[in-house]
Amino acid sequence: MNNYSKQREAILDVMKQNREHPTAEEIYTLVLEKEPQISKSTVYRNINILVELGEIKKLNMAVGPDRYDYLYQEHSHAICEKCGSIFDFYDVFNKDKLSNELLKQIENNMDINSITIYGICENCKSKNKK
Amino acid sequence: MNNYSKQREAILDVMKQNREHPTAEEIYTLVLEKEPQISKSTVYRNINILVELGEIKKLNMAVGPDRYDYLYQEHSHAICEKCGSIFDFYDVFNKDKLSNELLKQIENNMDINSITIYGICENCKSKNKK
DNA sequence: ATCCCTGCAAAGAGTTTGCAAGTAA
DNA sequence: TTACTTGCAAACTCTTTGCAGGGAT
Repeated sequence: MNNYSKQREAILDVMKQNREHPTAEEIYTLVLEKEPQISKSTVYRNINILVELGEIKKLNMAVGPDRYDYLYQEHSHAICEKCGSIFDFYDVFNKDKLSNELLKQIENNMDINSITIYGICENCKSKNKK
Repeated sequence: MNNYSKQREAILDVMKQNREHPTAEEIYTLVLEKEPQISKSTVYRNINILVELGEIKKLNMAVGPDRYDYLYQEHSHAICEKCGSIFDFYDVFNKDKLSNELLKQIENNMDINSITIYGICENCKSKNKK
């Protein structure tokens, strides 16, 4: 896994320019502008390769299809479990401390890739009150 | 949504007795012992209802099917993005502080339901080194 | 030359839904 | 007697895979 392909490069370009956490489907639509002949399976395949290589990150959604993120800057996500909205936020967790806690509590080490907050956003909260 | 049914009760019973974060499929198999005629769609439907009611929690997995948890005690999860292993851990996050940070950073409030750490577990780490 | 890549079409996993009949309040 | 629930089967969404040909190293 690692020969150059213009399709993969186009996908990575899209990810670098997009900070809206697109789905595979959305990435496909965007890449079509540059590579009109690309197939959806190529998009899925390359997304997986880019995730594997650590170039992009997969967000573990509570609802709907997977979403992806290019990490231009280290950050975390808060995700609404009702509507799937994603909010970026920065510098809140002390990962070293967390690593130590984990090591202590689960008697096991773990490389922390990300920390995600799940909850209900303002918008969905007010909808429910009706 | 809220009439009694023995099927739903049986599912909740299974969840109360099981701390292995079962999938819908696993819950189905377990419930079959008590309710041999139950159908898989009833299991899926009731899992969703119990999540909606807040009786059980859905874990947002990085790989494989959704998993579910009965919260006998407040805790968080660390999930391996490679193999899907789940580790429970306790009392690490200060949710009030996090809520404040979120309110500040995303100019929006959010009810925090859970905080999940994603990473690579010891076991998968050593496999990759081969 | 060899291995990785592509597009296409088909298949797969996991989950939801329409329906007619049964049960709870 | 209305509204919720069930089992069944079919449908649906999202994603992966087999294949034959093309491109990269």
